[in-house]
Amino acid sequence: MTSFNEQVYALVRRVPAGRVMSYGAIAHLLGFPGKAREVGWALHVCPDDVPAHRVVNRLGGVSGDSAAGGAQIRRLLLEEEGVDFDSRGRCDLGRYHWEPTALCHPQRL
DNA sequence: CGAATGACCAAGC
DNA sequence: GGCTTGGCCATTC
Repeated sequence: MTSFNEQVYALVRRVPAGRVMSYGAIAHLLGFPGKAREVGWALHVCPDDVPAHRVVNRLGGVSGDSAAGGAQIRRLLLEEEGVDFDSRGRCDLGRYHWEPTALCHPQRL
């Protein structure tokens, strides 16, 4: 049914390991620059096959600790995938922020 | 239907 | 980079 949230999942699913995307970027790429909050909601109810831990806010930090383990687990998963976090729990978006390129070519870290 | 809430973002200080 | 204000929009009460 190609609902907004379906499109979000489709995009997040193709994010390679060790890479992250911001809510706003996802919303913008889908053609809805103002619907960042809905992206957040989509991930809040995300199915198991969606690597929601690869989606962070625009500062590169994981959000929401309400879920079981939530933010902490997601951050650890990213670290396992090779994402380096700083003391404030944020990663370097300039290095890890990914966007759907045709080549899906992994850049040098 | 209206008010409050939220895994957000951009602009201004 | 951090705080405040305004905005966008779906979901919940």
